[in-house]
Amino acid sequence: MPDRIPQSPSEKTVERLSLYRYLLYGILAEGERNIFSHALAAMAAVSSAQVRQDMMVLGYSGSPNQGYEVGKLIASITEFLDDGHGRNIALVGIGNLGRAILSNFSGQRSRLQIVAAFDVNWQIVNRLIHGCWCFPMEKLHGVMKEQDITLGIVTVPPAAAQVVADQLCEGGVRGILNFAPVRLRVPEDVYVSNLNITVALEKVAYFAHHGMVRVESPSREEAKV
Amino acid sequence: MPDRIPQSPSEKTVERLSLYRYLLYGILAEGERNIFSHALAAMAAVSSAQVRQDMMVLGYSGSPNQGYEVGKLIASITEFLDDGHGRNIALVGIGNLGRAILSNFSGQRSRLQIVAAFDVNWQIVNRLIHGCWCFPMEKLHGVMKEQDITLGIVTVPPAAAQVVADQLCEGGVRGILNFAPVRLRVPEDVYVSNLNITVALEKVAYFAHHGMVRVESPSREEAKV
DNA sequence: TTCTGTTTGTGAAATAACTAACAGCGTTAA
DNA sequence: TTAACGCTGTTAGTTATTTCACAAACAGAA
Ligand SMILES: NC(=O)c1ccc[n+]([C@@H]2O[C@H](COP(=O)([O-])OP(=O)(O)OC[C@H]3O[C@@H](n4cnc5c(N)ncnc54)[C@H](O)[C@@H]3O)[C@@H](O)[C@H]2O)c1
Ligand SMILES: NC(=O)c1ccc[n+]([C@@H]2O[C@H](COP(=O)([O-])OP(=O)(O)OC[C@H]3O[C@@H](n4cnc5c(N)ncnc54)[C@H](O)[C@@H]3O)[C@@H](O)[C@H]2O)c1
Repeated sequence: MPDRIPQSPSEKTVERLSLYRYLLYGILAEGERNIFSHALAAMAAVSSAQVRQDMMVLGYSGSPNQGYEVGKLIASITEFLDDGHGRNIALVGIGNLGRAILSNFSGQRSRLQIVAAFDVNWQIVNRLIHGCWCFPMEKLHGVMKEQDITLGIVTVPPAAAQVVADQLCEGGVRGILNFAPVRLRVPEDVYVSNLNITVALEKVAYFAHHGMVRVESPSREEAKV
Repeated sequence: MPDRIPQSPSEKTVERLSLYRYLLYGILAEGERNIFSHALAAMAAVSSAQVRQDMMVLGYSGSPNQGYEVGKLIASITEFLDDGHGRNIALVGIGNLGRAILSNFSGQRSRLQIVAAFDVNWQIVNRLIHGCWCFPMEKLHGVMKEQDITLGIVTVPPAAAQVVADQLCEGGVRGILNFAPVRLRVPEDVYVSNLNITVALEKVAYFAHHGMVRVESPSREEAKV
């Protein structure tokens, strides 16, 4: 029996699904009940074929005539992305960037919530910042266990990033979002994603001034939006 | 005559070159004069073949015996990425994230420099933040001309992002780094790159808890580092 | 000198990601 | 009732990106 291969989705697919969900909440807020692949595609700046292809990993099917039911689609993406589970996050490094991130993810009622922040600087800790309690690093392990923290965000200077990553891993973290321009060495089963703002800026600078091989055909369907 | 096709490099290649350069500065600071592709590869978390392939877009060749000369390589990447030009940047939206970015790129002596920041909030503007002067939005066009600003960073709330992008484009910007979770509509010749922190975090959450098709072979060369 | 080790540069092979194309199917309009 | 339409699911095809593999190059040892 040729069993269905599990076919775990690519990183890009997961990124797009996350984006679709965000966009769909906007649609829903505007009172729309249904949406077609090409409309969602236009908002996400991808092709409609891409949207439909991405949907294949979800169990949910749209109707050829009504398109996708926005509410159902959000539910499907949510079930796919986080199984209905919420995840608790620790942020380490309450500097400029750390604080900015706290301001966005701390108060949120979302599935992904920063429940504790940590820093070595004693002048910063033991108080609430953007609604998130800040602990000294000594408390990291204990708080992670107490709060069932499984994800970490690293916003410390590059020199401290590896040490912090080690501590997070020891605390049982399963994934890390790293803003320090350093390649973190972690156990095999810990997932790391790096977000390098400097690199992003240099990329913009390059293509802004050297031009790009532009998408030759605006591909009718995107153009008409 | 089979002329050399221009073959503009992919976005990924540019990103990696930027990263290589960053890493190479670190190498240089440690006093190393030369480096092999596999060592650089390990630091950048890519394969050595990838490194060598990326180097092909530069004019510079390493020596089979000594590897790459760090100083020369930095110079080559710099010439390739920015032609020796510095670029002046405007940041719009001096909120939590905007301030964090100012703290990193404002004081810097780098080729990429944030020379002015803008906001609609009158309580914020007309003062120095992290060494960068903050102007009211009304001054945007004038300051952009005066300071020869060609790049913009957008850190305003999603609802304001398109308006801000329009203003930047009218001011003559060539590229935009956008942190708002919105697809910006800009003229054909303006390059836009989006950095969506929420999406990045959700990707980490997904792969942390659902696992990934791990790179099956650590490919000897990476493993031995 | 000659042999040995290793590394680079590079085209070819292999993967991965995206796009095109179309069968199938409700819905609507006669 | 039937035909026409527009959209989805899906597979096949295309393009982009990465890895492989190996000739050529060079330093050092003998
Ligand atoms: N702010 C940006 O725009 C930006 C851009 C690119 C990269 N980054 C990177 O993001 C990271 C944070 O940037 P930032 O601007 O917030 O820096 P920052 O200096 O403002 O903050 C760093 C914080 O980390 C804390 N810290 C230092 N060592 C620590 C340790 N061992 N354990 C716990 N906490 C520790 C410090 O006390 C400080 O509060 C850096 O790695 C930086 O390179 C930031
Ligand atoms: N901080 C984060 O971690 C984070 C994460 C994900 C996304 N983002 C996005 O980044 C952007 C900025 O986030 P933030 O946390 O800094 O928000 P913020 O509310 O702290 O700052 C927004 C700033 O933009 C200014 N502003 C509003 N409208 C403007 C206009 N028309 N022209 C000029 N300035 C204007 C406001 O006065 C304010 O100073 C938002 O789009 C947010 O969705 C931030």
